[in-house]
Amino acid sequence: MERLETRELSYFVTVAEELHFGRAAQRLRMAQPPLSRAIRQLERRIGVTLLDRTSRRVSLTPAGRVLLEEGRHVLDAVAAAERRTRRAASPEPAIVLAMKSGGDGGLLPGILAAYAEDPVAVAVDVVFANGQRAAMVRDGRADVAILHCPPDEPTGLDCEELTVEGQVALLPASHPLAARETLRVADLAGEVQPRWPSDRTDPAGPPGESDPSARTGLTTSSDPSVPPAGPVVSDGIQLMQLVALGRVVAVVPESVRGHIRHDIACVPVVDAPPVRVLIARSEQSSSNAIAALLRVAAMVAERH
Amino acid sequence: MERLETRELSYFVTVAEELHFGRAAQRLRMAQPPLSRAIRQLERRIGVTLLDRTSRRVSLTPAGRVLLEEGRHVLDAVAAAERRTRRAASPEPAIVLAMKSGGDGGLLPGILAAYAEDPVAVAVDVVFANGQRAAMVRDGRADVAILHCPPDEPTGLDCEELTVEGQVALLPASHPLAARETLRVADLAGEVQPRWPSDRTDPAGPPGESDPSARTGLTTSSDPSVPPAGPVVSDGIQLMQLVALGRVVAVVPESVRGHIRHDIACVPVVDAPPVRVLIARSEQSSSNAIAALLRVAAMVAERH
DNA sequence: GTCGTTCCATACCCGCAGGGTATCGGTTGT
DNA sequence: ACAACCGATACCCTGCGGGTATGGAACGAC
Repeated sequence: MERLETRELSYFVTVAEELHFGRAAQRLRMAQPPLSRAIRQLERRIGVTLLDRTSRRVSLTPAGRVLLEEGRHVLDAVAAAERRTRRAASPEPAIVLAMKSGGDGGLLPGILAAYAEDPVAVAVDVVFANGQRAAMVRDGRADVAILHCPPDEPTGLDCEELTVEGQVALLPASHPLAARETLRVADLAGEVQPRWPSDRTDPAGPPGESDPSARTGLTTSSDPSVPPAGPVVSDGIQLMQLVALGRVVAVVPESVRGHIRHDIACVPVVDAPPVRVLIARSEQSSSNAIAALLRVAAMVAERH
Repeated sequence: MERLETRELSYFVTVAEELHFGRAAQRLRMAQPPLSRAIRQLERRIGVTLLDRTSRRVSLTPAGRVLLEEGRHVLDAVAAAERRTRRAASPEPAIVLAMKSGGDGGLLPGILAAYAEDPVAVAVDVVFANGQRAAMVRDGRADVAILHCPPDEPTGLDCEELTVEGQVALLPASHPLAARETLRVADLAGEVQPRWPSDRTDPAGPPGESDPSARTGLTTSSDPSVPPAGPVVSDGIQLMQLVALGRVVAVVPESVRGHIRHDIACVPVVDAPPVRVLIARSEQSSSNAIAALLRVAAMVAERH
C-alpha cells in the first residue's frame, strides 16, 4: 500500500473546490485527462469513492468532504514546513506577527515592549494583512496573528483571548445619525458598508488567472436583502476617506477610536455582536520564543 | 519552484532520526545512493542546508531541526487524512476513543452515558492503548483520547482538562510500607518500578525490522542512577500480578483504587506530581459529533 | 605511516509513473 | 435531432525515482 503524495492531494483539493475537472486542470496548469486519471488512482488507492461524477456534474461524497478538509490541512502544513524551515535558516531568526492595521485593540505596543524584556525574545516582524491572517498562521507565512473572532475562523489554531470589544459605527460628522449617543444595527440598515478584499477565498493563483466569481459572468448577488455591495477598501486610510466623503458607513471595533480623523463621528452600536480579540499561533511549533510571546501577550491583556 | 512531496519529507525525517544514511535507507527499504540524492535535491529545492555531513558523522542544522518537527507533523496529517477518509466512507460512522485501561479516572461510563443522550451522538469505539495515545490522535488512528498529562505530551492537540488526580502507590499487602497512611516519593527510592512498552518511539516498522536499541547491541542503560529497569507490563492485570508477587511497586493515579485486587495495598504518595486527566482531539476536525463528545465530557467532569 | 573499515557521494543505467494529444461516449439544453 | 459540454479511454513519450558499482574522505589499529 502506497503513501498519499501531496501532489495527489493538491489535485484532489483543486477538483473538489472547482467541482469541474476541466477548470481544475486549468488551475493546475495541466491537461484534463491526466488529472482524471490521478483522481481515479487516488480513489483506488485508498479504496474510497470521493466524487460522484455524471458527465454533467461532479459532486463530493461524504468521504470526499472529509478528504477535502484534511487535504487542505495537509497542504497548509507542507507549505508551513517549507516556509518555517527557510526562515529558520536565516542568520537572524525573527517571529512574524500578522495583524489588520488598527486591529490590535491598542494592545500591541504594550505587548511588544513587554516581550522585548523577555530573556528568550527575538525580533518581531509585524506584517499587515486584511483577510488571510488565520490562513497565514496555518500555512507558515506568519507565526502568530491577532484575529477578530466573529469574522475570523480560528479552527486549527492555538488561541488566547486578549480582549472583548464592543463595536462602533464610523459616520461622516454631517450624517444625521452622527449626533446620536448610541445606535442599533437596525439603524444602519440600508447604509452602504465597505468590503475588505476576499477574506474567504485564496486570491493567489498565477497572474492571468481570472476571479472565480467573474468566470460565471454574474456577480453572484444571490441574497437581494443585502444592500448593494459597497466599495472594496484595502486599508484604514482608504476607509476613513470613504467615510468622510459619506460614501460608506463602517462598523468597527471600538479600539479604533484612537486613530480616527476629526471629521468622522464614532457612535457605539449597542447590539452589534462583541468582537473577541485573539492572539493565535499554529498548534504545534514548540518554539519557546513564540510561546513566550503568547504568555506575555496574555499578561499584558490581563491588566488592561 | 516545485512543491515538497511527502515522500521526500519521509526520507528526510528518517535520515534525521537515524543520523545515518545507511540505516535510514535500510529502514526505508531502499538503497543508500538514491536516498542521499533525494536529500540533496530537497536541500537544493528549498535552498537550505539541513544536514552537516562529514563522511564520519551526520548532524542536524537548526533549520534541519525545524524541518524534522514540521515534517513529522505533515506525515501525521497525511496519515490522518487517509484514515479519516476511509472511516468516513464506512456505512456507519463511529468515533474512536483511545485510552489506557483504567486510565479514565472513573469518568468514562458517565461520559458515554451522557453522550448517548446527545442528538448528534454517533457510536463510540473504545480502544485501549498503552503508549501512543497522543500519537494516535495526531495521525488519525483515533479521534479523541484520554491522556494523563505528565507522561503524555499533548502538543498539537486540542485539550480539555477533566480532572486532576493525586497518585497512589500499589504495594503487596505484606510490604513493610503497606501499613503507612501516606508515603513520599523518597520512600520508594530503590523499589523496582514497572515499565509500559515504548511510550516514546514508534514501534511500527515492517515485520523483520529490528528494534533500534537492539541494533547497537547494548541496552542503553545510560543513566545508572535509575534503579535496574523493571519488567515491561502491557496491561493492568499483569501489573496487579507483579505487584501482588512483590516484584514491582507501581505509582498510579488514585482513581485506579476502584479496581485493584484485595491483596494489594494502596497508599497515597503525597508529594508525587498530580496527574492531569485530559481529553484531547486533533486540532482541526470540525466534526460536530466529536465536538459534542468533548462538550459532554467537560460537563460530566464538572459535576465530579 | 599504512592498511582496513566505514560511510557518504558520484557515475551510470533502467523501468515506469506522470504528463501530453486525440478521440470517444454519455448527458443536457434548444 | 443536433450541438455543445465534459469526463473517460487510448496511446505515446519524457524524465524522475530507484538500482548497482565504485570512488574518496575520515577515523582507528598496529
